Amino acid sequence: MAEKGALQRYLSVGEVAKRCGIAVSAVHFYERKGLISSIRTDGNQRRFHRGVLRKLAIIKVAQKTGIPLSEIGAALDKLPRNTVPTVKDWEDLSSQWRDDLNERIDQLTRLRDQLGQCIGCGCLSISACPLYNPNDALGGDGPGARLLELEDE
Amino acid sequence: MAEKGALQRYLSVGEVAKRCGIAVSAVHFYERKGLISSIRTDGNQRRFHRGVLRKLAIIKVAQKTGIPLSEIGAALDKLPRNTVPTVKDWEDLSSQWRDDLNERIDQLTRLRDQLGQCIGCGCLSISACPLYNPNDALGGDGPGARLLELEDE
DNA sequence: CTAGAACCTCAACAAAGGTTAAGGTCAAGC
DNA sequence: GCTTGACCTTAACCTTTGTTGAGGTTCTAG
Repeated sequence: MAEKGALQRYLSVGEVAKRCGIAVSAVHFYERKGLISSIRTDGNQRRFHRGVLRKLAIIKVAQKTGIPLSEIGAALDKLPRNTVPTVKDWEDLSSQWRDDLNERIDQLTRLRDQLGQCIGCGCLSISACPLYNPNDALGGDGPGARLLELEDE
Repeated sequence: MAEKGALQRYLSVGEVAKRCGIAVSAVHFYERKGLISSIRTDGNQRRFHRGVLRKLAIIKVAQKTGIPLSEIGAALDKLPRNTVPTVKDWEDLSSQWRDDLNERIDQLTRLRDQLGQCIGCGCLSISACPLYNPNDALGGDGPGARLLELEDE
């Protein structure tokens, strides 16, 4: 733990995992999926450039917003390779993801408000209940009617 | 389509599926998972009580809030069996789920705001960045440090 | 009565996001 | 120079939420 100073330019998979608070298997997984990359030592062990830490941080943040790994990977692919992502890169990504986040927050908020309106009104039995037909559910590709058609009670 | 009147007390799986806007296979699935139940005809076909429609409506709403089926099932289990869920039942469920929703909305909102704060600040390389340690991430059961410990750049 | 639509079961597959195990190698401290 | 912990690969497994298909039965309309 005392002699890492000068040559600490590359990180082993275990170090990366510990620093990011994720499992080694997850690091392997992300590499298999092409989200991150590494070089190998003579002994075939992975060595990661420090930039991978920032990428993993980005991955974790994006996952919390609900963005699937495939999409995260696509976004990371657009970053200049072989360098640590710059602040500008991060800006671009995060502003895009912020839009996604806002949209999801809006959706959940709408849902919550509709839930509130329906409490006590018994409207779950009425076909006009907004919860049966929230703004996004009647997209237009489904087969015919989407609404529940309860006609009694 | 014209002679359903009097005996329309039970619904076939296809009717249920169509009315709820879900696939027959999904209805089967929910039954296998114990979320709904049915009786059988002499010919071994499912017949559903009308109450299943309200249950399925509840399931769909709850799923949109991000609640897993297992939890929805547990909540439904607490409802009085063999009847259509009452307005009171629905009130209880929806107010609980509204709390869940609020919590998730709060989380996403915090995340979004932190994302905003971090844009342009480059703090993804600084261990004090709130995105590295959002309110809920340092729960206390993980192995040691959770923060990224980037000490350079 | 018969054809076709709707139903039945059971098993396999899917995709996302990983984890676990088996069997073997590498590297670092004593 | 040996032991031990970290690492390697491949493959299988896991959970969730269903869908698809095969092979067979039932129901309903004409």
